[in-house]
Amino acid sequence: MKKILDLISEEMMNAFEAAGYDRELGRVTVSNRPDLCEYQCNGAMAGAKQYKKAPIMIANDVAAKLTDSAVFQTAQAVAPGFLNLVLTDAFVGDYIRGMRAEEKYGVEETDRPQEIVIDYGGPNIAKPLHVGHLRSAIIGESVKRIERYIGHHVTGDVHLGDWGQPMGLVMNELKARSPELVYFDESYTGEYPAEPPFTVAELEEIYPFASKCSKEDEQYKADAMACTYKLQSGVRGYRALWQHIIAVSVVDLRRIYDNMGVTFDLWNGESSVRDLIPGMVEEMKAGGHAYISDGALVVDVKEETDTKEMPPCMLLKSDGASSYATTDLATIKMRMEQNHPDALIYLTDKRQELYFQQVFRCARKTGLIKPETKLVHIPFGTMNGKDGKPFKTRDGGVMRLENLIREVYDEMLRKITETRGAENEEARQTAETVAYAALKYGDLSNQASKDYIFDIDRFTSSEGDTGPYILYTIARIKSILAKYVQDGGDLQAVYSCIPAPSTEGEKQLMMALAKYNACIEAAAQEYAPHKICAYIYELANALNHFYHETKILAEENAEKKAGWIALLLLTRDVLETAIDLLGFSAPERM
RNA sequence: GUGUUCGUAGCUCAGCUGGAUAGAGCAACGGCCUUCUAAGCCGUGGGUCGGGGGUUCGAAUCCCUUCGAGCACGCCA
Repeated sequence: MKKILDLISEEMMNAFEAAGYDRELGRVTVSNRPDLCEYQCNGAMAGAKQYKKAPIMIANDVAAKLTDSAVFQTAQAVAPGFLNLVLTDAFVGDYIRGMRAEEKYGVEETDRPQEIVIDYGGPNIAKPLHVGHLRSAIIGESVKRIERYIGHHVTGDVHLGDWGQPMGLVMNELKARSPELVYFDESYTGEYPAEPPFTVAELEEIYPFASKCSKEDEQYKADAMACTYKLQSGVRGYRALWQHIIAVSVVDLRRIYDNMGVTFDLWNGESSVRDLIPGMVEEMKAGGHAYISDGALVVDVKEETDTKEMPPCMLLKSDGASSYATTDLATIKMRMEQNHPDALIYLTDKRQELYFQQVFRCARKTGLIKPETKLVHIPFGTMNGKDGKPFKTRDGGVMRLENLIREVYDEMLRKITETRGAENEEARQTAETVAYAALKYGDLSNQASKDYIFDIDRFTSSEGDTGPYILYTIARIKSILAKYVQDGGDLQAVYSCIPAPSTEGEKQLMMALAKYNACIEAAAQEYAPHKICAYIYELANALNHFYHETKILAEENAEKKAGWIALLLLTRDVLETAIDLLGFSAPERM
């Protein structure tokens, strides 16, 4: 279905053409003066020079061609040359009925579906998720859902950190605490136990402890590095123990991500590509791309047009160990072989921008990808506290993600029990649903690339541009629909009987609905979930305004009432679809 | 030092392929519940768009410069 702005522009372009002007001047935009008109066209001013004519004369010529337009109720030429437009009720009603008839409310799926792999989440094995992992998970999840919605085939990969120094640290500490474990007996040749020798809770306590030790004690650090080496070089017991660490850790990670509504198709990690690295490095050497510099094996990624220093991409450190770039490159190689992607998308902190530029250039230069393969880095900013500095706990530590979620949940539950009285199972369920909405909306409503301030009071408030406000709006709609059914109404029967708007509030609501496809397409194009947030906020406002001025269930004219119910149904469907793209859902009742 | 991002109302943020009086929300103040959820709606006040130049009929938006803040700059990931 065409975007409403395109339909309007077409009508305007025809008028420009009919009046003897370049039709390209007829592009229409949403009015920035809602008090004067609904849409506007500034083409007359842009064309003044070209036609050596006063803009107002051009505008008058064009307006004269639109006096009996089916699209414009009024098309008024105003000094110095604006064309102020108001749509006809019939045109708006027709458009909304068209939306209703389509499965995706007017959003057209892409005609060139792509294979996309999206890399987000990035948790580390044996380390608890903390607030730093929040944005990658929720922005990535939303981008994944949006791209899928418009018809791409998207694979989400969590990309575990499961192969680096932290593994060695954990193992070294396990060894220090329980040297008798068979895993450390290198002469042992039997089967290893199926049960892990630790719990998640123990693992999570061990890592920070070991990390601290290694910073204070050189010998400890050396031992840990030796453990890392034994793991990476394939010592049986270390590999078996490592498997346990992963298994225990992944169960826990999966639980938390599941609760958040974040799901991955692949649980690959850095270790998944370990066997690809030597071959890939050899190819890069053979291809003449990799060379030794300062003892390290690097690939130059400078380009003529660079205005800044561009350090080379490092494949092997001077001690021969691979670096993180090597892992990412090998992962690209693996994904190209397994998924044949048209595009690879990465979600990481924006501090890694330069790094990803290097990796992408290296992948391109060494032919790891096809010339037409898109590599996209979506960098995001930091979540800060009210002081504008990276978010910390009260005592200055890094806050665990679960604790953050718990805080939001507690606050939500407090609000719900406050308004409802008793705390019960339904209240807890609702609190959880609303809490995730509050947290995700608070995050996603900001431009991803910018830092933002986490303010629990603001995010959990249902006043203003917040998740709870959106959910409240949906709950209100559902409440009316439920009563309508209770009173004997049939939603199926009224589903698509949407008339032309009869009140201003109704028309405003319809015009807000009509922008849906343009919003989704822009969000998909730009990987910009915040555009969906802005859109549903506008739509929720329009709904609440309409709700307030219209007594729907009390309406005696059955046809009119049915039309309003149909409009509510469509609004609910659009809102619920949109929040699903953002990665959260609405309760039945608030 | 080099590069990069950013600076919009007291606070949190939109707007940035140039267009009319720069928009929201919060906070402040004032209204609206005998009627579908008041977790709502309506209204009032509040801004030299960091400063200065330039391009343009027209600049928050484009260019230059300057001040301020963040971040990144081969062996951490």
